Amino acid sequence: MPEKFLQPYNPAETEPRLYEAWETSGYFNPDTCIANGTTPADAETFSMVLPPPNVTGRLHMGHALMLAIQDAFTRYHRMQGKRTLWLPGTDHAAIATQSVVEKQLRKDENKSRHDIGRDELLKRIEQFANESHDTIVSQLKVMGASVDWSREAFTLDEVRSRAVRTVFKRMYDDGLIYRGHRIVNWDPKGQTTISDDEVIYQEEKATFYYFTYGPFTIGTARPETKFGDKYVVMHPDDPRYKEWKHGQHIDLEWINGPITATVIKDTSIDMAFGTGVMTITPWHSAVDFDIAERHELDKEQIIDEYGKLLPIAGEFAGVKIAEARPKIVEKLREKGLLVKEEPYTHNIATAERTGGIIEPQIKLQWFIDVNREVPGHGKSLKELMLEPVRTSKIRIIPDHFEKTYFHWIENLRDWCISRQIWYGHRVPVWYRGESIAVGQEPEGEGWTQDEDTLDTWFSSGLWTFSTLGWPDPTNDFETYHPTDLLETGHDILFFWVARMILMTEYAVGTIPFRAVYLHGLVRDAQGRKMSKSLGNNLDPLDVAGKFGADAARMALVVGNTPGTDLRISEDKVKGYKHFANKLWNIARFVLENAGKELASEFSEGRKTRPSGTEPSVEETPALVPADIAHLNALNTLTAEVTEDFENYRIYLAAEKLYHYAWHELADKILEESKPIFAGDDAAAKTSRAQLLLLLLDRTLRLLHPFMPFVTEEIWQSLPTKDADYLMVARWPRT
RNA sequence: GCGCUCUUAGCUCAGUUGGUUAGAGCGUACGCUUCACACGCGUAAGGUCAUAGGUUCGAAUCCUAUAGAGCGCACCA
Repeated sequence: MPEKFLQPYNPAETEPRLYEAWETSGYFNPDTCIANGTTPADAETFSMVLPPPNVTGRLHMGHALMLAIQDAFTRYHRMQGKRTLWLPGTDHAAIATQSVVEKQLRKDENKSRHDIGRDELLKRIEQFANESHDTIVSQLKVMGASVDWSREAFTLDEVRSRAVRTVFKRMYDDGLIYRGHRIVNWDPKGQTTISDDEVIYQEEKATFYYFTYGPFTIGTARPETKFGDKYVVMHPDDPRYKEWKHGQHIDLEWINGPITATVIKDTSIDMAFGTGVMTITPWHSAVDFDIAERHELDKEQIIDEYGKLLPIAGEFAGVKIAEARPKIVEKLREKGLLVKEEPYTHNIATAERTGGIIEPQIKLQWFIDVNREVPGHGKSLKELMLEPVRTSKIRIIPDHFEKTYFHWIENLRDWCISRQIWYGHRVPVWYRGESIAVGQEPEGEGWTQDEDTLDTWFSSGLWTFSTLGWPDPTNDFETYHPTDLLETGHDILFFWVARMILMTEYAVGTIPFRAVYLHGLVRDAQGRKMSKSLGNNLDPLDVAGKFGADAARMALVVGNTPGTDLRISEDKVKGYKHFANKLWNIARFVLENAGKELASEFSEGRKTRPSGTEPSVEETPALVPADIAHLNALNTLTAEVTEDFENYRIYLAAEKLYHYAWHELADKILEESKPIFAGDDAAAKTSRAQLLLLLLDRTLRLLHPFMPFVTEEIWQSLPTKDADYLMVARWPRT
């Protein structure tokens, strides 16, 4: 027995050493596995992309969770002998990254991005992104992620940029990408548009005002937008207003004097809400915009990009919304036009990244049309997104998220893809006078590129195939696409998963992945979200340093049902550190007792077995019936655990293995072995020694996907070792 | 408003296609320096599976309703 077993298991010493050894072995790269015969060249593939972490800083517990789950699947399939690729990378995360650097700039130098200019800002962002990248890579290694570093990608590198330009051009040529004046979510704080999915609604208590508007009473929560309102809208079937005709003009007194209003009848009006009459502000409301479009009404901007009123507001021009509102109400009251005020609760739209209050604006932006028929497909992008999930070509786990997915698509509107920020893929469009060029800069003088950048999800939407070298017809693309599994948080089902399906169905004509495994949110022991302000963040590096990455991984995986939030505390992780030590001591016992019994047999008898195969029962000396029963019991468990992996129930597999190792192997089998080894029945001793080695070997194999380090470290000392690393040893068969 | 989920031991959660006496971890109580491990071992207590009804030979599991908790989407001017 190696002397190391005399000390308690020491993850801090073991883990970095083993990761380095694995990395040096090259086995993270499937090509190496084929080159040295570990994996047959014609083996079935298993491929998965790592959801690229944002280069905005450090990894958090949610990342640790995704790594634990994904590495478990990857190691399981690798041990199954598959040609296994887990492809890593990072995401430039345009808005998120730029806003971190901008905040820092403001704090350190009290400067805005306009003070230092586009080039200088980009330089600083790139530096920050590089630092974050390095931190993230080292954290991935600490967690034991068996990713193929030779294929690492970045959403903003050259290969990925080419994929972005290619898809953009194709979509433009197909009429699916268009530029137009449409109502968008404008973030006055970030000075950019954002997509519908980046809007966070927050409840706000406000006042609802009723004003006299000619013969009508209108209600509004936003009096400051009402300056330009010259259309008064009601439902065509509303009996209260049936004497008013569509298109009829009415002269009335309004905020800044007399105006002429036009009556519009539209069925979108809710007769039961307020007075059933409203005036519209098409420039600053999506609903109003739609009404205006339907009836071809004028649209006028009231509020500027900084949230200040424009000259149309007369005396209020240049005043911020929050200041202007009470003053405007006061003026209307003085004019006798205020009917009443009511307390009112509604949701205000805020920007996910900056917290700015969204002001809808009409802007000239780039959009992806989700309803237009895709040439050659006879279907819209919406339908292309629905179909593979509806027909189960893509399986979502847990499956009830399919309903959420469908519901989202039904409500989906055109996707605004242009952003007024500097970091990211620049919109690949060039202008010269009336001419426009798409995809790449044309020859000749005088072309200027569009100032905007693309929504970061445009490039991450291509991730499963851009990482494999598309649009070139690479071997990797041929071999590994579609990928087998996408594992990610359920909170980005729409942001990312849906967009990958859209982009892949469109650009490649296939599904991006066969299954989507959605994990939940990691919460603290009290069930609260982990956040900086609460100070309840657990740093995965701290936790792994204190208890070992194996322990952290187990704590994140055991009992963690997909789609459900997970509570975690240091105590929980500590429990699995104890488990790692338990395995260590099981090994010590087995090697001490069984090793002695079988000293010569293993070292001599097994050298002829081909590498990567497990000793079969037939090769072993005859086991006594009691020992055969133990072996059969583990066979049953092996079958169950394998089945669990195949059906994405790794949370059960991990729990069963924990229970088996501790309460069956250690508590029962080891205990009953003591009198056997102390006795003088030679056949029973040999049989039991043989059995214990087999059980330990197999238990380590089964646990390896969850606790790669401690299992590898023990396995290296086993006489049953039949490959250079457990990582590429064979999964037990029954 | 539309949609989804949850309610099981003191706590956190499993429970796969409906099938013996409903499980685990943590915690609790009591006892153990037992020669693998005190990062340990043994024993024990603890559940009308939210409530009401239904389907079934059989329900924690399927259906309906009610109550409570949470989440997503949309949004009202």
